[in-house]
Amino acid sequence: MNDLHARWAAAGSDDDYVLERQVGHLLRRAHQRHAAIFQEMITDGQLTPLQFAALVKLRDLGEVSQNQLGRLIAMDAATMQGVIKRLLARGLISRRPDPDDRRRLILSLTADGHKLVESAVAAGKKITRRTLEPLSASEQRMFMDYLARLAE
Amino acid sequence: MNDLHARWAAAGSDDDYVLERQVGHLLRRAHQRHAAIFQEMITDGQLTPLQFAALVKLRDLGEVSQNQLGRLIAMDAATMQGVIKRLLARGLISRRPDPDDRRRLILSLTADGHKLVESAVAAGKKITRRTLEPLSASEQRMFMDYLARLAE
DNA sequence: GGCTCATTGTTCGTACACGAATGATCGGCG
DNA sequence: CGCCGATCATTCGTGTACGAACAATGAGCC
Repeated sequence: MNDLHARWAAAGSDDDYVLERQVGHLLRRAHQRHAAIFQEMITDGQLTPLQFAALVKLRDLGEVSQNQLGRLIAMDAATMQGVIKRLLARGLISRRPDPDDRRRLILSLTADGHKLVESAVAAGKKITRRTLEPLSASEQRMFMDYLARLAE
Repeated sequence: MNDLHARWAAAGSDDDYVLERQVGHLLRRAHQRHAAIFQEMITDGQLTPLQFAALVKLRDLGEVSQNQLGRLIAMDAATMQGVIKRLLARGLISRRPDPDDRRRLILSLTADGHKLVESAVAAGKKITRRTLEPLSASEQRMFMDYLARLAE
């Protein structure tokens, strides 16, 4: 398996760009695996990771405008449209105009939204645990530290 | 409110599920940052990370069928359709039926494809380096080890 | 008050991502 | 040989992701 290293040691050519060893590829696959675990363990089968993130942030803040919320969860304003639309359609959030700034639409959780977040957060903790399961406790701490620094 | 609150109060730890500390969110943001670096540094402005991955794998293997290639780069067969279609449209790959298995379509790089991969791989190395830049050399090694284990 | 510039929400177009279904083909087993 | 389950490519539907353009509104400046 690792006689590859010996082969490159002498050559040093551009053959040493192995896709499986690139951060981008591994980040993508780790993200895929997490998404699969999320889908398997989330209580509500309809809820996606992004929708969940939006609900959690809304629970923490109470009321925010769409763009504000989007920035907080690293979501493009255009992408927000779809997420907001689906959460509204399911009655998990409500939207009202801001009297102080007529450009803004203020979002907040509905009673159903509150109920769903609480049960989803419990699942969320298990999802995080299971995603990190392949690492030991100390490795998990280091990994999370490194990952946070790579996430800007 | 419930037993969980009591436990947190006693432990004095954070009772809340903080989005910014969840692996899923950080993986997503790290992936976003990498994608931004990729787009900024890739020589060919049209090329996406997935298209690049497909070209690199094709360069390494010479000839493969669509589904085979998809499995190797962790891409759904349905997603492959779009990627293949765009690479074909740009003349970077060619597709021919497998004489031994009439279900299969065999993919391979064109001359243009070969040319593009070589220059893109050079950029790819820089992209990997810059993505990992916030970490020290030894941290990078540990991070890549951990990440590979989380990516299955 | 007008002027400029930034912000907000929206739409459009392109590109992943994947579940589910479909038709063609292959392989194995009797 | 005929049947059956697996595989291959394809399509459809839904949901991120983001650049680009847009109209309406707000804020700072003179």
